[in-house]
This record gives sequence, C-alpha cells and structure tokens, in this order.
Amino acid sequence: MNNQPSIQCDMNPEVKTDIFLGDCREVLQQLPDNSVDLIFTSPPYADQRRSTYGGIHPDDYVNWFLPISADLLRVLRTNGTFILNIKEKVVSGERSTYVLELILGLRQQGWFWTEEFVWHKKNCFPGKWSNRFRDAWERLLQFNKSKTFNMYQDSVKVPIGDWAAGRLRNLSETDKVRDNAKNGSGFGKNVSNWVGKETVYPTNVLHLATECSNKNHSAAFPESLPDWFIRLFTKEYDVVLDPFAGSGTTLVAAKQLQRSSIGIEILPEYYKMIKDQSIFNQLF
Amino acid sequence: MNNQPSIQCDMNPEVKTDIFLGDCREVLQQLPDNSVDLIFTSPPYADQRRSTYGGIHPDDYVNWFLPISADLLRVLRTNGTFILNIKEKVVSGERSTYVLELILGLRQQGWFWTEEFVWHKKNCFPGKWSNRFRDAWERLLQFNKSKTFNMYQDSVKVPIGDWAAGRLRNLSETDKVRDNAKNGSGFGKNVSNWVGKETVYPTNVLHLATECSNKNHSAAFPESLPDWFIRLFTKEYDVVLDPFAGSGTTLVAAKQLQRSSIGIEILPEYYKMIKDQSIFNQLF
DNA sequence: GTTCCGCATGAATCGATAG
DNA sequence: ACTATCGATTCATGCGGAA
Repeated sequence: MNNQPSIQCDMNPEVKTDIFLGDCREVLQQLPDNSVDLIFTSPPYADQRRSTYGGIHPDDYVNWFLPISADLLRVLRTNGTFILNIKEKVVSGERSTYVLELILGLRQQGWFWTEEFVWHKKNCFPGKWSNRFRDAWERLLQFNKSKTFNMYQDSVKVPIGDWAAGRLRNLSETDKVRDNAKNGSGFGKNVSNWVGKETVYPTNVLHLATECSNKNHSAAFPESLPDWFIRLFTKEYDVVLDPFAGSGTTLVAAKQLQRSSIGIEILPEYYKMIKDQSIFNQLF
Repeated sequence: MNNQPSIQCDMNPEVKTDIFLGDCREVLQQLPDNSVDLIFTSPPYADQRRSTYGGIHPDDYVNWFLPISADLLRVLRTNGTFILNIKEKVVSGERSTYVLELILGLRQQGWFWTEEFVWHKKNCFPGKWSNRFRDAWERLLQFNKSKTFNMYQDSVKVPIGDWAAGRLRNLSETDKVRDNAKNGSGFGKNVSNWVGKETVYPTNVLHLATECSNKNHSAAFPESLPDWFIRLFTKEYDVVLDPFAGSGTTLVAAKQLQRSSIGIEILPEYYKMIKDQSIFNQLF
C-alpha cells in the first residue's frame, strides 16, 4: 500500500527474510554471534542409501551434525531456543540409535536438553508389515543455551477440551487461505467465536496432520508446526533461523507472524522455490 | 463351581498366576531359561531424592538395570518380546539422559531395539511451570531377542477413523443411487465392499487415559496398556512376566486375557494387595 | 456461493530378486 | 556375504471439480 517510510520508521523494527543458497556449514560462519532468537529446523534424516540429496549414513550422522550445531550454539542468543525435528529410521529391523547419540553429543557440546515434544502425525504413511505398525510420530527436541530462556506460553493456549483444539486448528488453517483471498472477513468472524472461551495451556504432545495435498511445494512438515514453536519462543520482530530451509515452510511461518528469518538451502531448485513464494515478494 | 479336575485336564492348558515377594534380582534367577513370552513392566523411575521405595539415582540407573535385563534376556523365549514403560524425569531444568543410555546399554547386552511406541496420556497431570508444559507422554520401548518374533496384529485392530464414518455414509448413499440406476441389484455389493474396512491397524502412538478412578490401588498405568501389548504379543495360555509388579495391573490384564503370568514385587504391602485381588482368588 | 464427493499423495518398511 | 532396486501393502487429508 505504502512504500514510503512510515513516520515511526526509526523506531519501527523491520521484518526481513534473508535466504542463502549454499551449504549451511559455510553460510553459518558468516552469521554473527548471538543474533538469532529461535532455530527451528528439520535436517535431512539419516539414510543408508546415499541418494542425491546428501543422504547421510546413520553411522556418520553425529559427526556430520556436531560441527553444524557448534555454529548454531554460537549464533543463538543466550535466551534463545533450538528446536530439532527428527526421527530415526528403521535399519534392518531395528530403530537406529543415531538420534540418541546425537542428543548425548549435543549435551557434551554445551547444549541443555530441555524437553522432548512429540509430534503425533495423524495421517502417517500407510503400509502393513508383519513386525511393526505404521510410524505416526516424530521427535521435536528442545535444546537451550541457558536454563533460562524466553517462552511465551500464552501465545499457544488452546480452547479447553480436545474437540475444541482440533476444531480451532481446522478453522485457522482454512481461514488462513480464505483470509488471503478475501480480505479476512471470515477469519475475523471465526476467531471472534473463540473470544471469551476458556483456554488452557497445551502439553508436550502436538497433534498435527502432515500436508499431503498437491500444492506446488511439498514440505516435510506442515506450516502449523514451525508456527506453533515460533509463537511459543519468539515475539514479533525476533529472528528465526532454519539452516535446512527446504521448501521454506519455517520462513513462511515466520513471515506471517511478523518475525524476521534467515534460511539456508543447499539445493538450487529448493532455493529458487523459496524465493518465488509470493509472500516474500510483496513490496510492503 | 467345580474344583475337581476337569475331564480334559491333561490336554488343557492352564492359566496360572504366580506372585513372588522379593527383589527381582534374586527371584529372576529361579526362573528357567526361555520360559516367558512377554515381559511387560514399568520399573521404578529414577529419582534424585533417594526415597523409601528404592529410588535409584539417575547416574546409577543403567548400572542398576542391566543385571536385571540380563536375566530378562535369559528367561524370555526366542520369539518373545520385552516392553519397557519408562520416561525420564526433569533434573535441574533438563531431561535426564539415563533412558537414552539405557537403550544403548540394552543393545550392547544383546537386545534388539525394535520400536519405540508413544503412550499419549490424554488426561495427564495438571500443572503449570514457567519453562515447560505438562508432560503428556511416556515411552514404551520394544526390545526383542530375535529379529523374528510373535506378533498378533489382528488382535488390536481399531475401528476405522472418524473420516470414514462420514465417508461411508456418503458412499453408501451414492452407490445406492448409482447401483439403482445401473443394475438395481448392486446395493448389497457395495455394502460388502465396506464390510472389510471397518477396522484398520493401529499406529505406534497409543491414546489412553490414565486411570483416575477411586479404586483402592493406584496403578502407574491403566490396565488397557498391558492389555494392548499382551494381545499384540501373546496368545492364550502364553506366559507374561512383570518383574516390577506394583499393584499387579499387568497380572490382572493377563488373567483376564487367559494368559498365565509371573509377578515379582519387593514391597510386602503391594505384594499383599496383589494377592488380595479377587480375580486371583476364584476357585475355578 | 456452499456443500459434497473422488482422488492423488505423503521423512515408510519388508522381503524377494538381482548384481 | 553384502548391497541395490523394486513391488506390495495401506490410511487420512486437503484440494479440485461437480452438484
């Protein structure tokens, strides 16, 4: 609407989205110390077949990750938080142990392992095997630099009762789309339905469906996942970092919540996909 | 009704419930090799304050547990399963790592870490802290002696999800119209297409509420938890072992499912509580 | 302008077959 | 013996097109 500097320009923080093409092991070194409030990322999971996109072998995973997390520790602010979305694969009938070893390694590196959230994937991949059921959950490991950290619990309160929790999620997802298309009339109305209802704090178990539709970009996790953690651990104009940006879901969630963000992506096609998203190309 | 031996006594398997008072480190040694089909247990969790009931310090936990699990490995049948219900506590703002170290230790001992189920506690303990939310899940770690093991998946199938209820209704109506228009006799056929889809296989996330009823005994887990795993990993007349029997929830679930069971409990008051349960005192 | 149905698809895993 | 590839199995979701 108005690309002139606002009157409060000097006082007004700015929402910036910086996207880097490259290996995060190199790009991270260019970021200054203590400059990020939240790191939310989902690194490539270990993979015994060395595929095109840097599949890391389970045996090498910890040694590959620890140099990266050393830089993450450096760039994170003292009261910031690092959320790591990961789940070990099955290798010859057993769960791999590299995630367990990674947690131990990160603690030795100086991180505090504050909490482990569970993401319950309501629509997990189908399949049937004789010796196991479908895997319907992933880990969201919370690490901190200090035992005191910023946490804005009120921003993720949910209406009381499970039925309401699911319903609010569905409404907000649907209405977010309609909001873009139709000036937000429906969105405001629906939100007002919940005003005055009793809200409670959530638990460390998140119930979200994966996005599986044929949108242009296929993300590994739904936008509501980074959305939840960004609201919980940052305030407006804080800085969010995703060193494995992928299709840019974390950056989109940050932008929609008025947070600045830094994304690093190694694959040119994904880098271009992020840059092309309309939300990052608005002039105001 | 009849305490005479039944006519089929020699042929008929028997459901026995053996309850031992004592330290499982000693009692287990009396059990023969390869005699148990399922071990389901919830050991005392680590506790930094050394309380009355053998609170084990987190630093000592792995070394305390491994000699026990060595005997468990011995008494378990080759195709049996060991389910360990455990969750690490928070110690000075961090999740303890003893469970992670225990998993690594059990693997070194010869166990296969087949799977990690999540028990989502729908009604978890209330509370509010400034730096964390309520803990609403526990681990159910599946270990095996062999990569092939008995698993009776059909015994835990669940009704198909809510999404299907609406869809089944809609489909049947649609198909009724279509079939009437084309064949006039296709109605039965369409219904039969859906008959087989009423139940589906579950995932590795269990949704069970903790028991909050006013029974005299307070169990650490609801009976539906061992019930589910007993149905999944044993058949009738198999043998279930709980070396930390507590109030006997595992044994009750086994008895109700026509499985024999062995319970070991170190505290006399809990031992007596188990023995006094009416389900174990029936004459037939 | 809604509601409803049909369909493609997603951090999957095992066992068999082939090199 | 060890690795690589491929087919079979199966559930919940959101989108697009239709009613």
